[in-house]
Amino acid sequence: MKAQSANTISHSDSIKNDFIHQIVAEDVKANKNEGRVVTRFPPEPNGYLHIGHAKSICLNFGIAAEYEGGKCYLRFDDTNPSKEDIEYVESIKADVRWLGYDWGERLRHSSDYFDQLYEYAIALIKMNKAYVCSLTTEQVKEYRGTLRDPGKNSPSRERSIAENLDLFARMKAGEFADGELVLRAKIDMAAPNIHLRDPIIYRLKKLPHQMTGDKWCIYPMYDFTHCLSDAIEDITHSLCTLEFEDHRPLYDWFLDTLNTSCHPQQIEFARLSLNYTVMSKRKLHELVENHHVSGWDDPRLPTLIGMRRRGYTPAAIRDFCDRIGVTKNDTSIEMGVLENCLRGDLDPKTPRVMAVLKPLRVVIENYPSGQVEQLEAPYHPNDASMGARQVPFSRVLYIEQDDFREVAPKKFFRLAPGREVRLRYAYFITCQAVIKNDQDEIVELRCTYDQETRGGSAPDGRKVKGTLHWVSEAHAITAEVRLYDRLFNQPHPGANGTDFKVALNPKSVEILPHSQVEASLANAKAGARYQFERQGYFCVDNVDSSEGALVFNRIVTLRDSWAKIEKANLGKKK
RNA sequence: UGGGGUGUAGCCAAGCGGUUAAGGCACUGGGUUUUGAUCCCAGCAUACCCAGGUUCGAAUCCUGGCACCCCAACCA
Repeated sequence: MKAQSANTISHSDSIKNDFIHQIVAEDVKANKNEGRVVTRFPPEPNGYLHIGHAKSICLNFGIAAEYEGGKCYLRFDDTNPSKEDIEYVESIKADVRWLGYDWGERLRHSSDYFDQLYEYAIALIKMNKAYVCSLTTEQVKEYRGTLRDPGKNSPSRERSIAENLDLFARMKAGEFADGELVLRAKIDMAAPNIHLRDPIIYRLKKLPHQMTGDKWCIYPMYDFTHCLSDAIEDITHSLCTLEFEDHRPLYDWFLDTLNTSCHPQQIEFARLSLNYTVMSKRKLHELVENHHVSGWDDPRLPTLIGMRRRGYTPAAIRDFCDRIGVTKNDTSIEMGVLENCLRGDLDPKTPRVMAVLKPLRVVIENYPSGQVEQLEAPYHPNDASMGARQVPFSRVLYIEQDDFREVAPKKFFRLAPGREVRLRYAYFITCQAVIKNDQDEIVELRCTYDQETRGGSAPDGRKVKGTLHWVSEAHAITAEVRLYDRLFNQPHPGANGTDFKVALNPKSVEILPHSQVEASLANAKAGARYQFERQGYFCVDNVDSSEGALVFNRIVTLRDSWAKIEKANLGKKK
């Protein structure tokens, strides 16, 4: 059953019961807000979205979708033109859409409300709850006190309402230089919560804004803007991350003091953190700007645009967000969870093909030269409806270098001198000889095949332990394959005060320019996903791949129990 | 005694005074398998940060500790 419209994801089939869902459900049941559910996803357009944002997107859009008439706004929190850019606005919209969510008519910008916000500020001044402060930046800091010690009142605190009104109007009119004056809420300089010590609500910034152009030279601060924007949109539940918990009293103070008709409930949850990567905007910016990665869409990055390029699916990311849950616990999720979601989504619907990543030449000595057979190979072993294709078999093939060992270790089921294995959907072959070059490197295998085993099974019932993937040399296509691994080799890059960049994994990408893929891939389209049998899931790169010069990104490997055994063996030897 | 939070398995996470303390990932065994994949089956906390207390009964309530996270941008 799929109650899923073209652009909206249904969450009806998985009942979520985290504490936020519980609060919303109780509110609706109690008919709070007349039973409405209105949320918002409020990114600042100063960077690209990452998987941490996906958690918030899934939560906010997801909850709204669970209720009849539920709504979720996409609101750009664009109050700081010195950091924001239209480039980010477009990418954020694309990412939210890609994830599968639709904001319909509910695209907003905080800057849409600048006029109303200005009026609210004036109202505050008139109530004697805000004042224009002449302190310098340094003085503001000094007067604020410390975590332990209370602050002290600004000399500007006792300015008359009339003077404040006049000064604020002149700030707006551009009569002062940046930094000269600020508008502050008049709360309590001795408050134990630092955010309540007369927070700045407007500052001067003679900077054009991507939406409002030159109209303003004063811009409202987050705390003032956010709660009022929520109220203007009639948001019922304002979901944000834990670090804003301390801001909640301020959030409530503005709405209570201004007596807005709507007073949303701010609820905080823990942000996502994932092992072996970084999520902070500052760190991501640094990686991109200093070229530690190729750009915001580098497939190793946890950015949505990077994951999309890597081949990750929106469904897998949504599933991941469902599985990790929503709590206030400070946690870090293992990469394995994400990888498992990917495999789970990809396995049933991804066609299987054969590709030899690191080729080793194999000559079938008893196979007639010039002969070519077309062998049928299904696209999915458990789903015949996906069809099949013909793969050409001939005298000279490639197999994976890893699939041959001159001296086979314990439990190694693959090819070795004198050993027989199956070539998938083809024949049993036996290794007869190993050819080496002057450097003693293996360059070719000479094998024989058993004609009776066509298709891959022996009429006499004999078994082989290993099945290898292969391609025909004459028919295969050379392609570039990019093997991605975790970007960092420490679970928490930058932990205990170290520079997070020292944890960068030098082997986070391995480029194989001469992989050999089966001929059926000739027309593979950008973004198409395949399982390379026994290797993993791969996606045609949507930036660098072209017809005739295919580039594949590894999305995720298959589970590999042999790798585990081998690793355990290595451990024993040491 | 600045303020605000959080502590259930290796990683997440249910639990809301009476349960054999859900489930997922990971891990360990076993079965199926022409992918060492998938799938299936089984195992995996006498135990809930610690110490007291209340109660017939506590992961859930109370008291006191301890550990960790966040807050002193004219950032969001």
